[in-house]
Amino acid sequence: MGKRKENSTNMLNESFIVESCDLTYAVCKVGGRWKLLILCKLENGKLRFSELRNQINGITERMLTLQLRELEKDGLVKRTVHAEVPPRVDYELTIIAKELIPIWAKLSQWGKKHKKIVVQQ
Amino acid sequence: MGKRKENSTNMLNESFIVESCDLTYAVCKVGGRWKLLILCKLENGKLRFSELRNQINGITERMLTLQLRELEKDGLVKRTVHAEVPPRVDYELTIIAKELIPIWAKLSQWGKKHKKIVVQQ
DNA sequence: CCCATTACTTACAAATTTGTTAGTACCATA
DNA sequence: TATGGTACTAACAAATTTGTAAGTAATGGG
Repeated sequence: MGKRKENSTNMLNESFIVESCDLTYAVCKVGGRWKLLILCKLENGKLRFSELRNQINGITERMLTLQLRELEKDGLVKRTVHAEVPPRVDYELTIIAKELIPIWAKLSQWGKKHKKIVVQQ
Repeated sequence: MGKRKENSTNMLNESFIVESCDLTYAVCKVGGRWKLLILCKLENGKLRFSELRNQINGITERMLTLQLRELEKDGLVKRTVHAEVPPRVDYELTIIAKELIPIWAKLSQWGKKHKKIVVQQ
């Protein structure tokens, strides 16, 4: 989110892992604090910046911008700027992001179940 | 991994998100740098500490210990200590972790495909 | 007694992510 | 001319994760 060092061990490890494990790669793409929440909000269609901000409790404009920029760079979200004043920008899922939706559903089910089990202890 | 502050905004945001979004909750459980790699290695059965260390390129004993401890606490991995000297400890997936395997397969497919598409650009 | 082996732990430092606060440009409207 | 709304950006600080280096306990074998 800030720039990363080019050759830190941290960075090299991540690169290596992500190269060699498609699963880790996939999870990293949605690994930011707010990313999945954003993507879920977009499941039902386009939303503009302010709509996302208002629907996501606690997110700052800075974090929303940062997370959206990464999602855009990674091809999960499409950003459209309308030439108006005041500005209007909206965001929507790309095709490849939509392919994740059924997987999210399963993961979400698992999460719900797991949460119950672990909390019991 | 170190202790977290009790009432940082950071912490409170995470708690809130994880409470309200089962999907984010699920992804957080495997969100550590090395966790998915560890879990993948365990897919085929038990491994001992040193086997994991040797199979995972670049991981330190400290990180392996930390990640295993969290996985154990979160009920994804079962740890068994054998009363021997030198010590022998092995790790295996729990039932609930095994339920994730088919989902991992899908996600991994998606990752592989996505990696190609994004790298092309 | 000394060494080797295994699975760790501890103290510290570096890197990275997240949050805080205060701006910016644009133009229509009052 | 002053104000307002929208979608940001910049500089900085705090929190968190990850990595480094050096230990530790227990016991069997030499």
